[in-house]
Formats: sequence, C-alpha cells, structure tokens
Amino acid sequence: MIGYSPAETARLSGFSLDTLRYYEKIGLLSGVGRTSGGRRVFTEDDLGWLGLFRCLRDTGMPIAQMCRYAELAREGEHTARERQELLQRHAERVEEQMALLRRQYDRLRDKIRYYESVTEGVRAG
Amino acid sequence: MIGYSPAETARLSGFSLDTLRYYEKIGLLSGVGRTSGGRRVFTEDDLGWLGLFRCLRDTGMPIAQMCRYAELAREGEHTARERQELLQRHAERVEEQMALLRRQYDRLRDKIRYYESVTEGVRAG
DNA sequence: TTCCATCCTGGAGCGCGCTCCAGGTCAAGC
DNA sequence: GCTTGACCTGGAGCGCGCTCCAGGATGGAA
Repeated sequence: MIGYSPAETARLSGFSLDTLRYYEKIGLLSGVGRTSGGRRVFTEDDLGWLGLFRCLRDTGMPIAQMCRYAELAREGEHTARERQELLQRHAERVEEQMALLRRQYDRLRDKIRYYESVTEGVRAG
Repeated sequence: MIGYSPAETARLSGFSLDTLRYYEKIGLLSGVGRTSGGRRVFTEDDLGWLGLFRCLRDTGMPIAQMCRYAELAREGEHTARERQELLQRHAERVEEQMALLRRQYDRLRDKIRYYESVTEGVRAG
C-alpha cells in the first residue's frame, strides 16, 4: 500500500491542493497520513473517498451533508442503514434535478429552433 | 395589456421580490414600468423574459451571460445570430452537464445497491 | 551542501447570487 | 383622516465552496 503525494492526489482526484486541505480541515477527509516531516500522504482508500465526494458534489450534494455521511461511516457498520437512507434521499433529489434539467433543456432547444427559423429566413431573404 | 404587481410577478415567475429588484438593478431586466407613485408594473413581456431567465438559470447559465443575452436583444434584430450562437454554446454545455449528471447518478445508484445488499444481509442474519 | 520545487499552517479574501435591513412612501379599505 | 400592508431605495451582509497569501519547513537532485 504505497501512498500518494498531495500533487499526485490532486491530479488523480481532480480536486485542487487547496481543496484537499480544505476537505481535511472541515473533517470531510480524516486520518490522512503524514511523513515524518509533516507532509500529507494519501492512500488508495483516501482516493476512494475522494471519488465518492466527486460523485456527490457533481450531483449537487452540499458539503455539510457529505460531512454527515463521512461522520456516519467513521462511526462504524451500525450506521449503514442511515447512510443508505441519506444516499437514497439524495438520489431522489438528483432525479428531480435531472427531470428539471431535461425540461429546461427542451425549452432551450425550442428557443434555438426559433432562432434557426429566423436566421434561415434572413438567409433566404 | 394589463400589468402585474411585484407580488403577483414574484408568484408567477417564482423569483422573490428581492431577486426581481436585483435583476432590474444589474440591468438584466430593463424598462420595467412604474405607476405614478413609483411602484413597478410588470408586463406579459417581462414575464416572458423572466421565464427565459428561469430556464437559463435552471440550466446553470451565469448571470453575466444572461445580461449579455438581454443586452444583445435590446440592440435589435441584427444581433439574432449572435444570440442564437450564445444559446447554442450554452445548450452544448447543458448536454455535457446532463451526461455528467447521469454518469454520477449511476455511480450513486451502484453505491445504494451495495448498501441494499448489505442491509438485506443484516435482515437475513 | 546547496538549491529549489513542493509542501506546510493559519487566516484572510473572493465570486456568485441573492437576501436582508433601515427608513421612508404609497394607496386601498374602514 | 387613519390604518395597514405592500412597496420603494441604497447599501450592507450572507452562505457556499473554495482560493489565495505570507512566511516558513522539507526533501530529492546536482
């Protein structure tokens, strides 16, 4: 189990160095290893967490909720159900978000189609 | 062509009173009518704009870009092509956003499915 | 041994999109 | 005429999620 430097971790996770430090500061990421000199060493496991955070963030979960999830995970196996429910509720919100996005995308396409008809009219005229 | 009070407009558009005032202040909404006493009177046309802004905002367009669009529209018909291109580029970004959202939603569902298998194990045990 | 890129900490600052507030005006109903 | 609630303005403040900075330590290569 080799470790990853902060720079490598930033590259692999897509989060900036500052964001990695920030996530640790607020307790989202915890137990990050250090060298004797005090530099962070990220593990494969940390990368797994970061992957999850990216997923949750990309789907619009607020950081406070990610913290809650991480905290539950740290408490142990007996919180599995609560974590599942948290993700389930989030998934439902994501579904609504996707439906809204699609509706509004369709409106947008309509608007663009209108412009296409206008500019073709200009070409034809 | 009757007008709408600020409160009515807020209700119909889904934007708060403060947001309506803010949109006018930054020049997103312009030429909003007034009563002799200085109170805003919104028209059907204003509501149309607000509907568009909701669409663009829900699909993640930054306000600065909406301002640009509104400004172009005010300049007249000769900016139609530029407006179309602006919307077209936005639509492409929305498509990417939808694709990302779907990918991450699928990951999320996987995670939940994992939890379902775990908690069913608990039930069975 | 020296260099210099990488990293450290604590804390301030930022960009966005509102949201709230104070202090005052307006107008419809009694 | 008076009350009351909706509305006005200018400007400050906020919540989120980072992002940047100063000033200093680290550590691998030449």
